[in-house]
Amino acid sequence: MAQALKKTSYHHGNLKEALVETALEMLKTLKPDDLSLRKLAGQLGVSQTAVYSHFKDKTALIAAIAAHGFHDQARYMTDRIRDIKDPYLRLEEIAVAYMQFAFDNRALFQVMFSRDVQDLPEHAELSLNAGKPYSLFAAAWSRYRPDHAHQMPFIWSMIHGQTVLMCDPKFGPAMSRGLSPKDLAQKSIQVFKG
Amino acid sequence: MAQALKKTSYHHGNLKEALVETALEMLKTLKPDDLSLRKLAGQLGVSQTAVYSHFKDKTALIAAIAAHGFHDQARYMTDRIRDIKDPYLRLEEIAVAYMQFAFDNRALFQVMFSRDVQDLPEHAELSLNAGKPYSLFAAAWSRYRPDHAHQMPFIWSMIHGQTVLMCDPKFGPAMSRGLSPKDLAQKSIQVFKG
DNA sequence: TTCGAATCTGAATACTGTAAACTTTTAAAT
DNA sequence: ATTTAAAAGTTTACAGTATTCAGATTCGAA
Repeated sequence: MAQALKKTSYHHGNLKEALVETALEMLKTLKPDDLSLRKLAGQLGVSQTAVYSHFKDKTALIAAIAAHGFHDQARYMTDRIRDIKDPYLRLEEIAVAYMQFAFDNRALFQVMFSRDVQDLPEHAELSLNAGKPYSLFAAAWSRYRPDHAHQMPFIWSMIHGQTVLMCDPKFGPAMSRGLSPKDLAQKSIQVFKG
Repeated sequence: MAQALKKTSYHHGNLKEALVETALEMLKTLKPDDLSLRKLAGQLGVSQTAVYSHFKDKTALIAAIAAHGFHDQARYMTDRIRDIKDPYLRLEEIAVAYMQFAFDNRALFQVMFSRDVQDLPEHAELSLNAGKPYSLFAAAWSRYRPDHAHQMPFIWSMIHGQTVLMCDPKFGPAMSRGLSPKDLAQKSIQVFKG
């Protein structure tokens, strides 16, 4: 698996993708602040400045990572609701999947909402992907309660807020009170049961 | 006002407090990542390593800044609800104040919930102060709906989530749809009107 | 007044992102 | 097939960062 990432000749072949993939891999064990371009390049057996052949600067790379993260999260959510027909259970699973993904990919999720990529609304791919999870929720909510569309941003804020606080060691314990991400998400949706 | 922060003799006198105060001041114009110990020390006319006489490392200083931020936010909220008797309006103003403070002190608010201070649940002052805004909300909610205490974490998550998304240029515009922080907060609370 | 502790300085270190000049490879045009 | 220009990667270098350590200065209490 790391085979495809290793360098064989002078030219890597697909360094751009490899950089993002490897960064995502490293974020599973490393804290975001400990992910440096040098370590990343070293992991790929490539020079420390090779990144700049594919990305303007570190921020651009982080943006690509975040964009990939949003896409993965949306796909994770889509997979989870595929076979669910009941509108309420579908909505519920949207929330569960969103929280579960964040819980299982804490570092990545933090990067996705970090300051590093916050001031890049013009970044096309990032902006596009960043809207995907919410779009999935919006669709599920419309199917469940088409007459209450105006509540969409608020309940979504609750799910996201719950997720953010759950991932913060300072608030997580007090907030979740021993409950799993799944339980939390289900109870969140339950509040808006109509 | 900057007078009290300037150094006159070899010993500063109250460098520890001055460091935090000045950092808070600089966060009004600077982005969090552009706040370095060097700039901070320079602003106070003190050596670059003087910080280490009062803080273990930069993280400890950031923690103190964040703790101060939580305290200020709680005080801002308290001041705003002081004369409000009606339970609902009181609850509403809690949300408004929370969001307004974040909106007016974006950089500071981001620091308060940043990774820099996330893994410090043992930091006494920070943990204490970080709980203050929620405590104020909890009290207001109890007064409004004592019989629905179990909903507390969820509606609070909504307010915080709304705030976080509002402060993110990627989601803020789509989320607030031109509404002011005050309007957003009021509508958020309105969702839970019983 | 003296002495230890607290506070601040200065020099040095390791690590970071990034720019510039250069080399190697690829791909396309002649 | 040869040439040539662009793309990709390397090497070197630099400024900025947090941090450490040894020493200088000041304060507070004995």
